[in-house]
Amino acid sequence: MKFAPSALQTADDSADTGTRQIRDALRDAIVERRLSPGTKLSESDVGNLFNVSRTLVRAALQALSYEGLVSVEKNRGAFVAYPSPEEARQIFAARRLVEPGILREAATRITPSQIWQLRHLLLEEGRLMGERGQTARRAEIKASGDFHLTLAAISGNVIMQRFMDELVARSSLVIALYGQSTISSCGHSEHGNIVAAIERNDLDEACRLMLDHIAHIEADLDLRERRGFNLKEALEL
Amino acid sequence: MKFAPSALQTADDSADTGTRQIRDALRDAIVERRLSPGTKLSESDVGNLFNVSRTLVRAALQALSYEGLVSVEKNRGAFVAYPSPEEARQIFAARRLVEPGILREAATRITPSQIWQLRHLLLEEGRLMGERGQTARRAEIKASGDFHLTLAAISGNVIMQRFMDELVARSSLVIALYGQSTISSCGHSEHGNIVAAIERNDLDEACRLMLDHIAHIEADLDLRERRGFNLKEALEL
DNA sequence: AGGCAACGTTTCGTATACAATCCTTCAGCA
DNA sequence: TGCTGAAGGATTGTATACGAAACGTTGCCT
Repeated sequence: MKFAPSALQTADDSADTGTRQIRDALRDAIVERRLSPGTKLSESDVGNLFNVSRTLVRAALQALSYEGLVSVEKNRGAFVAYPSPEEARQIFAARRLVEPGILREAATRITPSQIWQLRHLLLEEGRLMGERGQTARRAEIKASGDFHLTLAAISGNVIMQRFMDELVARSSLVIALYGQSTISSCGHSEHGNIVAAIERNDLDEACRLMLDHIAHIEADLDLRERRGFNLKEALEL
Repeated sequence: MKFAPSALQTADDSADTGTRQIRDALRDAIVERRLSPGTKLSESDVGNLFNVSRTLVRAALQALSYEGLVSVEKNRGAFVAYPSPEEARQIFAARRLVEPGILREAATRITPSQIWQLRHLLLEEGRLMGERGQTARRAEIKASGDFHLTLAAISGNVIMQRFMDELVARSSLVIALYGQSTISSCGHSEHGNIVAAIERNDLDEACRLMLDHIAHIEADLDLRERRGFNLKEALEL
């Protein structure tokens, strides 16, 4: 009798490197908004693009569907997810529900080097905010999400970390769809305030700031029902 | 009549019925402990069992791996997950983090018919507790999980619902592995107390009860590192 | 001219085939 | 006897092939 030694290693299986590569590439493209919601992801096309067979592409798409970034419809194919306003609300409701808890846990476990890491992230974020251009904007989006992800990583809970991965990615999709302010993305200063509160060890204030922060992001959305609920129509206009 | 909170509605896309069937069958078998942690799930064997090709089995195993119920190792195959003590701790930490929030949300949205549904679940749970035998025990574990899942369903947040699906399933695995008390499973009365608190509209008390409840489950575990995989030592005794 | 139906094309769903990797076993040697 | 190493078998990784469903188009009928 032998035991599976897998249990102790990282939660992310990352079984086949081929699939993982495609999955990560597609996810990055979606999160950074290079792929618009509703875009069809044909298995053959993606396969040709990566010079692999449909098998691996299919696995990657299935994985992304599990993360809520693509939606696969039986006998119709896979599309970049097109979250409904209701879905968007639920995503942010979930974030309001979990992020304060993650923040509390992270704050109690944080080390000086990790605080430095957070500050470094903020610096990078601020630098990108100053720049112009699509690339800088994308990098800014990513950095802004990385702040929340790093907090989850610091909390030390792999499960919550994975969950936040999903929530942040889907948030990006929602912002891409419904965000109205051109400045968009998280208010940079709010991140800084949260770090400051953590350093002061003022957890209640940090949580309050986090909730405000999430509320601000959501407040920037225009979540009215667009008749484009049928994504096919929206695309073919 | 039977409630199947895990299989309720549209939240899970799960396009292909073939894969879905295998996935659900395997998941039930794992959660109900008919498949022991560490058991190898050979693609060919499972495929023959279901009379389908490896392709579908592979997809199902991959899906289960995303839920944390199966761990796939490159070039080695898939095994029923064998959660480490650390993983177990993180699972319950995550539940402590999210369940109070879910409970609060559910309590504000709950309808009389849903309260009836919860009470029905409690009755069933109590009935199973009285019975003897492995089957009753398994059904009891399942029913006890269904309580938490139903609460998540009532909260109306599909995302949190899916997350709780995963957490409850993995908890079952952990309890199966590390639970020591023969009575095991959730204290039944605690579920009843929570429902009562909800009916009184005493949310703070309900949350407190929920946290206690989770703590009690975790307290029943023996999470000491058992190094089973150094089998040489075990044999040389 | 417009709508409907049948056909062809494209894409997905599933099975099967081949290649790569790992585990087991058995032979050879110190 | 105990260890090393290579061959064989078994299992997974990936690609390809074939059947089925859906979409677009064309042509006919009203």
